[in-house]
Amino acid sequence: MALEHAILVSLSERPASGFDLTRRFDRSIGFFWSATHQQIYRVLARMEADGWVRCTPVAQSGRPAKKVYDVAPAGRRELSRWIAADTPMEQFRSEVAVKLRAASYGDRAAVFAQVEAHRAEHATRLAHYEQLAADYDPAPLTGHDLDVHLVLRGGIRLEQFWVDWLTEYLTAHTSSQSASQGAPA
Amino acid sequence: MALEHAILVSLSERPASGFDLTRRFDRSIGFFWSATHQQIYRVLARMEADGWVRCTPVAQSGRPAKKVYDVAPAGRRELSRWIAADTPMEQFRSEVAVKLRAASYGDRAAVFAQVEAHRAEHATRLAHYEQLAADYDPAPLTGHDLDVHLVLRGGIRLEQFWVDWLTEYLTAHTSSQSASQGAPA
DNA sequence: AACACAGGTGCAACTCGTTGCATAGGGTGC
DNA sequence: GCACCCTATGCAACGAGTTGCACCTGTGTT
Repeated sequence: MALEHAILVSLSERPASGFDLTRRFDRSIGFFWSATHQQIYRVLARMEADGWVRCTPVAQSGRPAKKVYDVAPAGRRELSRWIAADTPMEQFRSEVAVKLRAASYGDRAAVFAQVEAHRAEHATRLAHYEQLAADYDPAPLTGHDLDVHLVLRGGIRLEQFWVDWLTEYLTAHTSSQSASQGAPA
Repeated sequence: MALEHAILVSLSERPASGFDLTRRFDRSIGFFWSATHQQIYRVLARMEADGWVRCTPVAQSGRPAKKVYDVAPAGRRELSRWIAADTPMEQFRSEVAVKLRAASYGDRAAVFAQVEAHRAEHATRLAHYEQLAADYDPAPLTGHDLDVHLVLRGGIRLEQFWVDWLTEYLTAHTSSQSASQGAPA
């Protein structure tokens, strides 16, 4: 039940509409928590009913009106309660990883192609995140700015993990293949 | 919908009961795919109804009888179809990561304690996986054995990612704290 | 005028996954 | 004899998350 809290964090940084939040969850926060707009709208409604957030309709020129949410006192209390509460260890899940193990029960060449594609995608993300990190103020960061930067560092490390692992996979299979087929002179 | 396929992989390696599968999902396969026994029993029943697996009741001395499943031809076909199909990019999710970003809206010391605890847990898992890897046959692996080993390598890399990142987090905040409070001479 | 497109919000139906509970035989400890 | 744990399977209810669709406003295009 962390979507509520991810939204509270995002709204604490700056008030936003459901639509804004959806875009934020496609970026920064979204490194480690994703959500569709449906889920966000539904959860926002529940949070408003619970008094965690307040809603202000905002008319826009040349655009449909939007509903801007900000964190209510009860929401701040809940956020700080959650922050202090134990975080359970969570299970990482990856369909690709299962497929790596499954390769010998199907078309191994197809698995290689998928691994290549995933590696390329992770490499792209890695480059993107590194660009973001390079744009940072070089001054020593503190407080919330430092937190945001360190989460970005996590995103970079995670993409690096993927690139390295998938590369190891492809390399290991390439050399085992040439070994078992007899390496050409 | 990858649990079916994870089960097919596991049953392809060796037939098993729901209970056996549950234990396997707490280990090896479980590095990258977890499941409770409830989910496994439910999915096994559906897979049997779909003709993907076959069930053989096996009486045991001094223990309740179990139902051993193995992969049926339709299951093998489905598995190889899935292996060749595109694997969508998936979103990584982590509540701790959200909490790192949230720290400035609550008790930062409590977050540090949780980060320490998570880092210790990941370090323990890392040591465990490295032990498993060290027990491997040193001969050059090929085929499915190589796949299994490479997935274990992924588990090791992932735990290493966590340990490194959480260490970076703690280190960065420790030095920013002493910097902003004036480092002792 | 008709249409596509972007911002903006939302319902309904579904699948996936978790939690709590139920059952039942056998072994172990007090 | 009784409580308790381990193997082994399963139901019921709920919450989390996805997918498909609907609707409305305004702008730009043809």
